[in-house]
Amino acid sequence: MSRKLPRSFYDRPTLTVAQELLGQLLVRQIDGERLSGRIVETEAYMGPGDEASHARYGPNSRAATMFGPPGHAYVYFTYGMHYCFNCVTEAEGSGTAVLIRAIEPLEGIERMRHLRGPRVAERDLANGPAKLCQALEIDAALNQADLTGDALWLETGSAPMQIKTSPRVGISRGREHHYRFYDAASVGVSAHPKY
DNA sequence: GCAATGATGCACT
DNA sequence: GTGCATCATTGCG
Repeated sequence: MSRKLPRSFYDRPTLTVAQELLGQLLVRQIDGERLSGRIVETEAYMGPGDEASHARYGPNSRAATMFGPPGHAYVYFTYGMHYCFNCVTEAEGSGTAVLIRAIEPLEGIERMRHLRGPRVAERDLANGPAKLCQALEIDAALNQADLTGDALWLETGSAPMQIKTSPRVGISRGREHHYRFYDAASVGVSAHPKY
């Protein structure tokens, strides 16, 4: 039986998808081995009208993937050395996506540690958007990858204990929107707000 | 525990 | 030239 989330999961309002992604499993298959983790933190990016989104300048840029069909990966490169992973949402042309900010490692932990470094504590393997990309070997080659394919996908997990919201992390514009969602019961969230 | 800072590539005001 | 949807390390307490 397949627990893989279908494309219809992503073809819904972005804020809905962002919340329902909490507790689901992010799965990466490398050489037949499963690496997976439970999603505990997401952020919604709401399209061309969102001042904090790469989509704010339209589809003529690295953000083009976000304007494609839902259920695909948007992987971008930033700060000269890091990748971050998003799920494209809503209808083609909407320019919307959900950033996966943190997971709790479940399967393939030894391989993740090899990818991240020998001295990294388990809870620090993937508790940040660039960390989880490194732990799951997600890079530019997976940009536009089909999330219903066999390299990278999501599966039904368990409901989060306690959903909280906050402003998004690491942005300077659009702070008034609380588009970050996280499971407050998890130790794996990347940044604890000070409110 | 915390704050400050350097690393490093690329798209764009 | 500037500013990133970031992280590891350092220095201090």
